[in-house]
Amino acid sequence: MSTTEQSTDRLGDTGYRLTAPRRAVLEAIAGANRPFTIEELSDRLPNIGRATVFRTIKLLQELDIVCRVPLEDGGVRYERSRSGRHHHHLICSECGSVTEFSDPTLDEAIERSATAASFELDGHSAELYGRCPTCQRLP
Amino acid sequence: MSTTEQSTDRLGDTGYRLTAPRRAVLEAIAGANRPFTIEELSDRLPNIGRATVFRTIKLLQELDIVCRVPLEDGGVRYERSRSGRHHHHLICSECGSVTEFSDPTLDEAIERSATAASFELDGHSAELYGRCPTCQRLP
DNA sequence: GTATCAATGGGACACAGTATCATTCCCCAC
DNA sequence: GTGGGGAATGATACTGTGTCCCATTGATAC
Repeated sequence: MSTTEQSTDRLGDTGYRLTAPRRAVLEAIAGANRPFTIEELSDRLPNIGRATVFRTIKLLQELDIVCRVPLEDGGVRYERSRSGRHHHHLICSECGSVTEFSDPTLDEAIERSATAASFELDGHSAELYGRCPTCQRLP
Repeated sequence: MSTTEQSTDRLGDTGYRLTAPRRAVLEAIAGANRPFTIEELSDRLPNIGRATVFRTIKLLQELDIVCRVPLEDGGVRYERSRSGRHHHHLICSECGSVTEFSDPTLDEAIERSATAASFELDGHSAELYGRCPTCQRLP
């Protein structure tokens, strides 16, 4: 089963309607080979309203099908979530690639920090910026 | 010596000019008792151009006098940095308060995650969202 | 097949931030 | 203290990102 099929199933299972625009967005996302902006996505889907693309991406974020990637400069890109679960990002400032990773020790350290400050944690984000292995091999 | 004086010294020491608009922004920031948006700051400084407020905040971020606080909903606020050094944020989703904290174990966990992925780290961000001790005591 | 109501499209709008450029004014040299 | 050079400013236009509104469409349950 393709990732697009998995995602349409996920939409249907959660009570959302399977409309043509949503299918088109899912297909475009599956075809993207790097993190994208909404404008880029919208340009690839000229027959779909811009507002619908925004709405769909927001929905897919809630379903953990897509994740929001905050960049170092304050910009934002989106990417299909590979794991579909909580994770963090390694963001290459040279080629812009984004790698998901999960690290229980990192999550534990975050929980300990919250506890130490008597803070009731209900979410967190962590982004790591630098150079990916591929770019390190270049001059 | 006041925090405003410390900051003007920091500006002067780094070769930036001590202009009236910059002093005004520094004073407004010193007087803010909670994280602010640029619009709020700009409204409090009607005689200072909006572009200048943006430019000054950007400069103060570089000097670690002000820090950018990304919110859970994608919004952004700014706050005077208490420590003037690298730190993370505890952001209360109820009252909007922001608490700085430093935690070497958290930074180490982040470095280990990067190393494990053969990633050359040069920066990171970590934001913790939840309820501050004060809001926990309310119903 | 049909009714219902979620979803859509498209434009206006809101907010965050940058670019441009003529004018101002800080700071250093003298 | 004065004058010149260049950094900083202010006004405005512009870009990017995202939301709101509302008349129309269409997926799903019956």
